[in-house]
Amino acid sequence: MASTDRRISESTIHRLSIYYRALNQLEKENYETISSKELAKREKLTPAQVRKDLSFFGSFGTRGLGYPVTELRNKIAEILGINRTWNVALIGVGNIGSALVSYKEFQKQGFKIKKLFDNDQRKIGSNHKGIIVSDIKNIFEELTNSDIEIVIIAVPTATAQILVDDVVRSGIKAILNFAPVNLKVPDDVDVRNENMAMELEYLSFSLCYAKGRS
Amino acid sequence: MASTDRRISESTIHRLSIYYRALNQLEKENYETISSKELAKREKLTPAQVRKDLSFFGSFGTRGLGYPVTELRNKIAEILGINRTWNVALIGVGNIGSALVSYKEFQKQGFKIKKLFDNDQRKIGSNHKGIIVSDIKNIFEELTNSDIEIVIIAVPTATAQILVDDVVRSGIKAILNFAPVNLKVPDDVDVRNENMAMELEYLSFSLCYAKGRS
DNA sequence: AATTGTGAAATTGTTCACAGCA
DNA sequence: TGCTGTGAACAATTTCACAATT
Repeated sequence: MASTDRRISESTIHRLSIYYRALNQLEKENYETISSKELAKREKLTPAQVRKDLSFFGSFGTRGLGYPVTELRNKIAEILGINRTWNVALIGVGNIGSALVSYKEFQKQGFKIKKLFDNDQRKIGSNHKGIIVSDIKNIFEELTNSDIEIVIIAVPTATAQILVDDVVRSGIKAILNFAPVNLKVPDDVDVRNENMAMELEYLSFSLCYAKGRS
Repeated sequence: MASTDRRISESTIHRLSIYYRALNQLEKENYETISSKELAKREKLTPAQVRKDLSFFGSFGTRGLGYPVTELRNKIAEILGINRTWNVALIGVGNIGSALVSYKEFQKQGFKIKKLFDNDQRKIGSNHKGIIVSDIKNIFEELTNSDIEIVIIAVPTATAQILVDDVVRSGIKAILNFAPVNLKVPDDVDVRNENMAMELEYLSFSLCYAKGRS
């Protein structure tokens, strides 16, 4: 029986996301089963790691044969909780925010952006992909007792913390933060940071380091 | 003397990015020195971790006092290689791509987007923030022997691999990939993946898991 | 007195290697 | 035979704890 009794590491969860996408692709390519070896090869991981990651949640494979592609895909969707719809509010309809409203990958995986907020008078009241932009002042009222479960923050650094306090007060427990700042929230609220400059900085480091050593 | 003789872990580099941003903030708040304890508290890390991370590159602090904010900030910029300008090309001027062209954080840290590519005839030749969009067909010609050092890929999954082959042929060694697919590149090319759905999936998992246990 | 810098210990994460099963 | 599932071995990372320094 699948069980999350053990503490599952962050990296395992991230790899589940990777498996999920790989399995979708394999399904398109009409694979019916896939071995840990082949799956690992595709995603530059090791077979043992694939098997160990999956074994935390149950035994989904058949010895001698491999894993059934569609079934495993569905199982992982269930583990990640993406076999359902999540209602999302997005705060900040600027460059990044606007891009996210139209981001196909979110929609495909059941993340539905249902409310938009901004503090710019020119944007408030306007229509983005069928959603009317609300005033940022109404965050608390609009989120309290609403069906929104996840909030995405895409505002400048300086504004982010003040907003987040309202978001937390409204009872939201999951926040995806695009502002390059560490938001202060209570322990029972989960904040994940998406910092796009960070990976560029990593590349910058790699390039310097490679140059220094070659 | 700072030296990268040891193999530095990915997490250490990512934390350097975090320290860098924190130190910028501290500078704004007119701090002259900061202890590992205080810095750790701000970024929800441990003091020992801050000290160990920094110690890989040298000794930048003063016992009894802490670290000099501006000096350490500059030192980290040097380690990460962001004390200079990097010339960047961006492929795919769609939702995400357009947002990145205007993304302040990149500019601030010296990542200058200098070339744009797209395959949409309506976009080719148009002007985005002063840059004319080139045809994706000319990637190889335009990148070979150019001053571009990093390429950002922001095209749909299906197109990404074909493009990347041209990018690699042109001699580029560093790629930031926004397409949710594992790109195949030679060992000497560094690809970093930025998958924005992944962190949402993590939140989804957390929400489910928390619910199951509470 | 306060805080760094760092070996050593503890913990966490990954890989090995093989028993068990189709 | 081929491949999973997993405990044990190994490797990497984090934390501890304290000598060294201002």
